[in-house]
Amino acid sequence: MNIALLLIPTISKCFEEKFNIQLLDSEITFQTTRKEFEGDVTLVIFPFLKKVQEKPEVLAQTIGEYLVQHNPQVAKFNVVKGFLNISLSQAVWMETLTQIANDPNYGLFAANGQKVMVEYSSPNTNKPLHLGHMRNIFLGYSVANILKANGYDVMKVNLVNDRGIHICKSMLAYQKFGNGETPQSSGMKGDHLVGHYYVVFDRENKQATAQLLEEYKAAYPNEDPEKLAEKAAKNSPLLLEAQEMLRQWEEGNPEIVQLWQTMNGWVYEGFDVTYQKMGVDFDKTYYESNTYLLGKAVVEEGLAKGLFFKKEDGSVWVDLTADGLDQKLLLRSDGTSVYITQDLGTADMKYADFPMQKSVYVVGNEQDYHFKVLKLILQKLGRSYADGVYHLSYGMVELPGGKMKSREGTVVDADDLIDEMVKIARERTKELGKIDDFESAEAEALYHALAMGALKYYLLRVDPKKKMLFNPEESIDFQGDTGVYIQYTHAKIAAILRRAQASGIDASPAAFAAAPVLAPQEVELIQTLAAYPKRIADAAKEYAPSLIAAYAYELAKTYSRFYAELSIFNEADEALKSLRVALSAQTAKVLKAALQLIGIQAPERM
RNA sequence: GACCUCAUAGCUCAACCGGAUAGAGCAACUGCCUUCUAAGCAGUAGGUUGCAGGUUCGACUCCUGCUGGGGUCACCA
Repeated sequence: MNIALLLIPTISKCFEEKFNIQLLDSEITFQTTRKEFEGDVTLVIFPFLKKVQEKPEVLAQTIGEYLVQHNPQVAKFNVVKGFLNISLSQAVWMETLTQIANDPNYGLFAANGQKVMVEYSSPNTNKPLHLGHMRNIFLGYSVANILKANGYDVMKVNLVNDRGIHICKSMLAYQKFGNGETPQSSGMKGDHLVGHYYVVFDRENKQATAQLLEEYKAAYPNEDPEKLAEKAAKNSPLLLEAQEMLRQWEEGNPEIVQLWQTMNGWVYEGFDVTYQKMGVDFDKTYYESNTYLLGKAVVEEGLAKGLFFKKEDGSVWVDLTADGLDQKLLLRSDGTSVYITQDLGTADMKYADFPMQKSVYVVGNEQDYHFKVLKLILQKLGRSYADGVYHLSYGMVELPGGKMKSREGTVVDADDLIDEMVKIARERTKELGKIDDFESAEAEALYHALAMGALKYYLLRVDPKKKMLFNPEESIDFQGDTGVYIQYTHAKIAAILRRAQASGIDASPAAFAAAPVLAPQEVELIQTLAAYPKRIADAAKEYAPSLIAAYAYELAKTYSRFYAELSIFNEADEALKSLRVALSAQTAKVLKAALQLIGIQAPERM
């Protein structure tokens, strides 16, 4: 039930009758009353003072009195300065709870006929996934869920960067130093094995570069050392070999292509294991090896339309200075494409596959500029989906020492972190000894659910746009504002519901309708439950799973207070007992649904 | 250098897009398990919201300047 809709008509009428003023519905907004004041919702009076020449207290008093007289759902009111605090009648809350209980899909919106594509993960195939990828992946997966809940037809895609100089580096190092080892022979996960050779390349390349630099210094003692270093880096024999390898790959050299397929295959096997552990999936996977030539036709189109221009050397550019951006290269002078060329082509290809109104790209904020440009060009080209392009730009996950760098070994590896979290969950659960009767497979599944709950909540509770800090010294918490706390609250309620069912307690609206005056804890719980649909809508509008995470915590916290302060099974009044069981059932339902939106499981026992 | 972005309790994060006395968790301290799961509940302490101005009934929120982090400005992806 929407509280605002309950009150707006009466307030509009009040303004009409008392002041002869027509207000738009959108001008009347409410906020929930702060808990230090009495009331349920608050109308801020100040914005109306421009239209009504009156003291705020007087106007608030007038509206309050009118509401009590003309709207039976308003029980009473009080005025504090320019704030009108409105208390709704108990019937409103009883009706609200009844509606929630009668709706098995509570919080979900009906299909809206719109399609949206969400691209996330998009890994390189030269190294395993790390904590930064995890933030990306959980964000993308969760946003997809949230959009589905809002009625969108969602397609989740992964665009794998499987080609380029980086993978050639791993391939070259493997060719030189790998001795034909495989994931099987080495016992290493495929993505880690390939990542290992990427590091080997970097190490060897550094050595070779340093050696070359010494030679240069000896040969040109009068040159600026910085310039020589630059030259050495460019001419390092290993790098040149890697570049040559890329050329041969593009020409289709069978030996190179074979190696590329083999090593990428290892990586995909490794990624699949990690994705599965993370509990995420995709509806479709694109590979850059198939898309990297796309986009040239788009460039031709832009030239023909006069949107782009060609320089003397044959390179193609777009001038975005009028939009406050720069000139941007779209095609090299040798006719080959650059990053944005591919992205233009890929955008069209995606639309051909799935004609969507919105297209979400979950990509780090270091690409803010790139996506501004991409969207602008698509708009200039008149693409129907261009306005729906949204770059879900998220901040980096930093370590106390600064940014994570794969090559310097300061990354937090995804597989390692998951294993570590599972280990902690196992130890902690065993200490508590509440599930000693579980089969071992059942117990392991729970440890995993708790580990992922802690991890996902940790990464998703922060506003996506902001950078966040991860301190490996302090393990991710299982207490307080955490995923595990919410899971625990759910498990606690599940126990209540099992007992209620065993005792044959009827928790239907008919059974609790006759409940006497509700306690504040009960009203607060109903209010929190009632806020759920709006939170889902807000989360979609902002592309922010953090709003769902915060809501789930708030609901769990509210229930925990209710649970600690009111007894359920010792309640003498049968209707009240039914009501409390119903409140528990609805809280469990909503908690489970909210957790599902952020990809977290809700255990029945823990 | 130009542009983008961030700065809130000791630490990690909130604050419903301008509303009331800026809230949680962690860490510290104090209570509460012979009654429904204590991975919990209640409480104490902790703040000049980086600094200086401005806008207004009202500013963590908007504007200007400054300081300090991060990022982007490649014929890399």
